[in-house]
Amino acid sequence: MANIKEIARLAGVSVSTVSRVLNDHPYVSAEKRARVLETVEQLKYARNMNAVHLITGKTRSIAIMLPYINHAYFSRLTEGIGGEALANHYRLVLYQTAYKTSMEREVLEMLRNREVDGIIILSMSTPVAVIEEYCRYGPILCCQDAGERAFSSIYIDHARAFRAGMDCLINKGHRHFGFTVGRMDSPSTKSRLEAYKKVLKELNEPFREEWIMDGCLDIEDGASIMQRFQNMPERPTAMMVTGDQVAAGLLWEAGKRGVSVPGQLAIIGFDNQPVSKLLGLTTIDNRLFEMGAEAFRILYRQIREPDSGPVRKELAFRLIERSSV
Amino acid sequence: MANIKEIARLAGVSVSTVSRVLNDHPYVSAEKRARVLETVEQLKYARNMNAVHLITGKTRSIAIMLPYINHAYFSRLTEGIGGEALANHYRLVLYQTAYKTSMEREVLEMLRNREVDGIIILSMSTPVAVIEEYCRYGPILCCQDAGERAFSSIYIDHARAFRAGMDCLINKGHRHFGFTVGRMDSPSTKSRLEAYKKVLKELNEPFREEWIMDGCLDIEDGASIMQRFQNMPERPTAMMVTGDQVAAGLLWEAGKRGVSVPGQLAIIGFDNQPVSKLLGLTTIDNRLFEMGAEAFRILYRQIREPDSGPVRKELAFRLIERSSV
DNA sequence: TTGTAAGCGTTATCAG
DNA sequence: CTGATAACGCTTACAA
Repeated sequence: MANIKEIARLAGVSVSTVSRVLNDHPYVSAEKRARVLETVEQLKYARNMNAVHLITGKTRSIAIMLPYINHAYFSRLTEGIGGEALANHYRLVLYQTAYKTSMEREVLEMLRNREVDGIIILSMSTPVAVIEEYCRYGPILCCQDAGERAFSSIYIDHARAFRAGMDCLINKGHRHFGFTVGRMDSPSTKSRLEAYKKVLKELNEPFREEWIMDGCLDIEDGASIMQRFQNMPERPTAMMVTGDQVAAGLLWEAGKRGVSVPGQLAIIGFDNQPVSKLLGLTTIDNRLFEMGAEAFRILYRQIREPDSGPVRKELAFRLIERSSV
Repeated sequence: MANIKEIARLAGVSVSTVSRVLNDHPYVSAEKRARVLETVEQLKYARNMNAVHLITGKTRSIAIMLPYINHAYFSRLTEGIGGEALANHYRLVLYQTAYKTSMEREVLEMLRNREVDGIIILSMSTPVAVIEEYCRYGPILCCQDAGERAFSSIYIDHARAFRAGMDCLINKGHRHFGFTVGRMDSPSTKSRLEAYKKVLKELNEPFREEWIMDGCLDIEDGASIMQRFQNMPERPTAMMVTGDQVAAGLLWEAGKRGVSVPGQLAIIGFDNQPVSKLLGLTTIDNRLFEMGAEAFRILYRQIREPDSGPVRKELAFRLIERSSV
């Protein structure tokens, strides 16, 4: 397959001139430029990007570390990243980790191996200290609050968001609420738990472990909540549900079992997914699309200006009140 | 940053020996191997994969051409591809095209530019003839039936699947059905339309254009179907709905408006997504996950054996009858 | 079993 | 404006 050398030979110029034309550099005579372009066309020449990547030390691609590809939360975030990335001619390398640290390590290694120019972490179970070790190899951004770190982060204040939801419920007269979480040991769960306990204390309500429901990721997990309720001597009158899919499952199953929403059970979801609008689900919009887009912008700046320090950015959430509270 | 040459110097061996150790080649003495490994460890050496890609002519990554990242159908398919790809140390480069041919062209160009070893097309609007032109640069696989082509394909028989759904409805006594489509000019829509018209002829029913509803992609589009019904002098008693998300929207909105399912309206969805199980939606499982996994396997074989011809593979669909018919 | 040296296809440098 | 020529960091004949 034709390479730059052959183009040079056929066009009667040097390889440097060909390279200049290919990269739109100035200081090439119109005549030579035309000749090169014509030869490129004739030979149907295509650049070997791997050579470009090697010499420039850049790949124009970033890795996305995420546990599950097929999950509304991560899809929406990825969509936001993707739009901005494509607009800047950057490629997305998706890496599904299932929260396995060995898999997550492989993503980090891609940065070290120069396969990508940067990493955006949507969620992880690797300790932050490990992530920080890799910052020397290139910019890393985490879509969760990780405190002051060597890597950037963009996030919403989960504690405040959770608090906003609870306040909304309290205003409606609720005192007994439970909540669902995806993983018990995620940072956002920890923030929420803290906010939760604080509110209980203020209300002088006891902490009931069984009202915190772990492992709720998809619509079916939401439906199973109603099942769990059955074995409880006392049930919450309101649920904060992380993820509108899960909330939708709960809402549907409640309806099926004749439990009126919000009469007997109030529900607040998270993410403002399309399903929440349809079902009239009150939800906390954590701006996933904007977060993804902004995540790329921050990372991109760091790729271009490697000496600029890490960035922390908080996005404002929004409580969208509909008919489920 | 350390390179192979420096490792060689410090370990007191040649670069080829280092390379052999790095690639687990035989014919390296245990002693030298140990020395190399130790030096690698000491210097925290990391391979520059771009150099490897350049010299080997392979990148161990494939591109995924898809219109929308954040869509249950494509997410599920991508998940299937991703599992198999990762198991074989292949990376997924996601490219969201929004069905713009210029974007789709960029994906194809990635193959020509050696940025990826192959392409899996989930859906496209580019003519097949254009795709075929790019087959010379590497293997391409399309997750839709495109007939006998220079590229591979894996698919279910949409006409037969559609027919199976209609037969199920006919058995329940329906004669008036409509259906939804994502895009009017997709190949699967064409197959379905054909099957549809054939059935109408058999039943001696007239073709009603307004019963075919275009642009139905997400849950909200499903809900809007009920709206469209209102202006119709005559309504279908059953709907075939491409995509369980859309079907879920329709089902929900029907319930809200007091239209009983399946009494007044029978619904069959597609894809067997989790939501369909929860809602008791009859659906046609088109095996998206398996399709994705198998798609990668086929492509991978073609990458390893470039002379093996294109493969066509049909997957068996399954009608899963639940309570919406 | 090991080392030398020739690439892979670009871009960057520097002299003209 | 243009062209030699030196990198970039690795794999792989080929020779020893």
